[in-house]
Amino acid sequence: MNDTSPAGAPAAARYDARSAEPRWQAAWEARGAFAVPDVPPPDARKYYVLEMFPYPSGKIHMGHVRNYTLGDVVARYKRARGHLVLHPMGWDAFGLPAENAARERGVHPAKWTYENIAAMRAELKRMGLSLDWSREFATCDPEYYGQQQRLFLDFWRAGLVERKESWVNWDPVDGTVLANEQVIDGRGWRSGAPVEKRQLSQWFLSITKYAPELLDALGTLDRWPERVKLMQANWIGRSEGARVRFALTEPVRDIREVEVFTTRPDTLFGMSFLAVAPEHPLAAAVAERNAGAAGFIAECRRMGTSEAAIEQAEKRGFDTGLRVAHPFVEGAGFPVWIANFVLMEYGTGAIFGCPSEDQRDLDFARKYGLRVLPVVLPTGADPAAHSIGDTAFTGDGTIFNSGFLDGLSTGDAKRAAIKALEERGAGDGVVNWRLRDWGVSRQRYWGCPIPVIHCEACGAQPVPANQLPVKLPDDVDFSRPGNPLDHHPTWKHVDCPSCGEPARRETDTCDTFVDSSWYFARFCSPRAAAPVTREAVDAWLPVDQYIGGIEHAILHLLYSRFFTRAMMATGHASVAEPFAGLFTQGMVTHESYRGADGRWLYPEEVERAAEGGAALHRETREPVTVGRVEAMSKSKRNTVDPGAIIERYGADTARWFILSDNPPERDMEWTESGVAGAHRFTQRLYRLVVGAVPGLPPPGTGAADATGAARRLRQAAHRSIAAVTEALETFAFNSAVARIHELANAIGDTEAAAADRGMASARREALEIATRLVAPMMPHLAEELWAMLRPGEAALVAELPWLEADPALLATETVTLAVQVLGKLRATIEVPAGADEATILAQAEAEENVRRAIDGRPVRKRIHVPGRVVNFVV
RNA sequence: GCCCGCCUGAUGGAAUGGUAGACAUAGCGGACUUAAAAUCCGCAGCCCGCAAGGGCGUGGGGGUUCGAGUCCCCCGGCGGGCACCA
Repeated sequence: MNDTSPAGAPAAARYDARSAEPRWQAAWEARGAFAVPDVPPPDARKYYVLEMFPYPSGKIHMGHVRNYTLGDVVARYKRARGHLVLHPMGWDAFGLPAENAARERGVHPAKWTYENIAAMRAELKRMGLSLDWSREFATCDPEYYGQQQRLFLDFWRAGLVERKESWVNWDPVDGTVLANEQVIDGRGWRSGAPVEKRQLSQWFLSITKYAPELLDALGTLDRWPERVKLMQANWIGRSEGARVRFALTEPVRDIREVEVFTTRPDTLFGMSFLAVAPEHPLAAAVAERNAGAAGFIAECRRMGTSEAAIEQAEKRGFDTGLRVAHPFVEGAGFPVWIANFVLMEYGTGAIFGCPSEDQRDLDFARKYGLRVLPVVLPTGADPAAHSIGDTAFTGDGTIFNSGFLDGLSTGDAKRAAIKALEERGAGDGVVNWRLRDWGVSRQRYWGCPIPVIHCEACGAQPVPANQLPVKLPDDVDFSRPGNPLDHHPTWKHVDCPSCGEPARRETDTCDTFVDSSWYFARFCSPRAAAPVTREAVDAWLPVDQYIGGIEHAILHLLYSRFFTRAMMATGHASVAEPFAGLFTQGMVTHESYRGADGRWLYPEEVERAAEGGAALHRETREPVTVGRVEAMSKSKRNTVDPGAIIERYGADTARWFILSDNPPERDMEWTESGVAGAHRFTQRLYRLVVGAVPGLPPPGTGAADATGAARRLRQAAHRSIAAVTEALETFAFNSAVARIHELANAIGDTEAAAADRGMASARREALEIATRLVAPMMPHLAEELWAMLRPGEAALVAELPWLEADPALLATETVTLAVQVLGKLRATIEVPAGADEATILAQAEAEENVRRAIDGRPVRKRIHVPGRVVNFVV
């Protein structure tokens, strides 16, 4: 910014964040203001604040700035409230982008990652976060992932690790396993080749063993957003239903029956077909002798493994020609289809289709001309007239067309059907879970090696503890496709720890979600020679306030909840729930711009006359099309570099704008005018203090007996303490900002009367209050102001306790009541705080406007809500 | 497709079921200045009216209530997640 002071003006006329911020950061660091011990002293009230650690992509982005600002406000506030605050930072450093960089630019993933970390650490430090940097680590440090390997082996011994087959996206041209995001419209992102599903033997963590507990314990998480708990509950997906066995009329190979899971056994009589997933063993058996089936299955394989892609694809099926018997209907045979919308991972991988009461089944039946027999009659409907068109009836009602179930409610019919199935040996009532075990194997280099050795004779063997960590080899070749660990010349060749014969190292590495499933525990004792130090995790866990993006609402948080339980089962922790409080922030968005040639433009390339006004290219002066406001992304170039913002305005301005713009759980829009406005406020506060200091009395004198305007200023200041405190407690940071604006306005209004003695004392008090209320949000500015208000004082604002409002100054003498007639506002009245109801009602009814609205009609009811409203019903 | 959210002036938003629009941004008018920036003061939901006042108004439609931005139902738009992006 080119806001140079006019020549001759005192240098202090403007706040220079660029020189002040590093100065205060150095002061905090010199005093070790934010460092805490691994094991807090027994009398300490601990508080663990954690923000989701960043992936080291190279530069911090506004989402990080928002996340870490929110956490820092909480950390600084809780520290002021007398807590010993653990507030660490680290790096989620394994993952695909490092490998992509290696393949595209020939940089080693480790070099790329550690250089990115160094750059991002420097940027974070400039934000003035109250972090204990001595605890920093990266998940790609062998000290970290080595401990993770110990955990993995402990879990294995505890029966929480399994080896199973599962499906992956395979790029047949690149010869590589693809992540879902690398599959675009069913093709590999680099090769463009149609993707195939392939079955691999992989490592799984047995999260399903904890499914009931993970579901039930959601009820104890009272400081989690309801929607996150709902999403997790749906994801875990407990459902009660029946497993039904359908006998094939003639066996295929050795398969004699098909087992189906259904939540709607009440609709069994409405069945018109049975469908199995393309990966179902029956489908494979049919394909052996039926080329059409084999072709259909091959087509389904090209859909990839993403559930979204599968469910959005057009529903298609293949009639196998097989038939199954119905458990309740003598002699009826129903066709068996292979269908692309049946998921092998859910239930038994097979369904029975009742088109009348299920929309997907109905769409399928209409497409292939299968029977649609209604079996649930909506309450009050005429059985003769009820028919199904294009919409299935999925609600409750009375069963009909269903033999022995006729006349029962859907609920009773479910129970009756299950009972009948059990009697006939054709099925059972069961509880089914949607949650699947966690496949952690990745066929990639840049991850934590899974510490296993495969031996022909002994099978899979754990790597002995004295050989941990299993380190990644440095000399890897990214010029070939596939997993560099797999085609490394020597790395995988080891001797079996059990029999000593030549064996093969596991070349799969861990899903990076494993790395982030226990980092919060590691932060408690980051240099421990074991995964954790028990005294440290027992003292610090759970995290009291966890803050991060809503995009992690399910997977990361659920995996962490599972991991903590697994750590408890293996003696590494004493709590089951890692995060007592959770706050999910919204994204940072920005307008997007396109130039005349259709290319995306960066915000700094665009000049706007005014908000909503015409936009021009800063250099070419060509018109610019202003696009939608959307999440900042490199591809749309609608990003703002936090480094540049901090360089220009200072960290406090960026922090203040981020906090002031909107509620933190919502998406915020980054606007240039908004930052400029935030920056103006930093200058305004500074000016208020600089201007006032020469006329202020010494600290702590004469405010108590203030009267008139001075007392009103004191009331405003103390009400600000109460309001800002309340706002900080509830994450209403934008409201806290508004209240501080109001206080600054109130102080500004008293400038003319500053010479008055009582007022001068009140102004000192109000300025000190404003300074300390602003401190969690703009910590550097607060220190600067405090140093001017209290020169020579030893303590920094960062070390001061939080303020308490004087209750005497919070009380109000009169209240304003809204007076309504039939719910419409007609007047407001001013009444003394303790006035009795009869007086208030009389005063309200006497109001000119109220009398006119009542218009002589009899008043049927008088409603008085104390302190709020009076309503006359006529 | 399925699960979960969100929608209030020009803009971001405020509002224990009780005065809708606090606070801020942009805008307009004024003061200061040779001028600009900065700063300070004032105006401001929409419509009718000189005013007093009245009508309408929180994505659309319906409902519950003395009273609905807030609770319920339906619809629309936008966003997050869908198990190998992190």
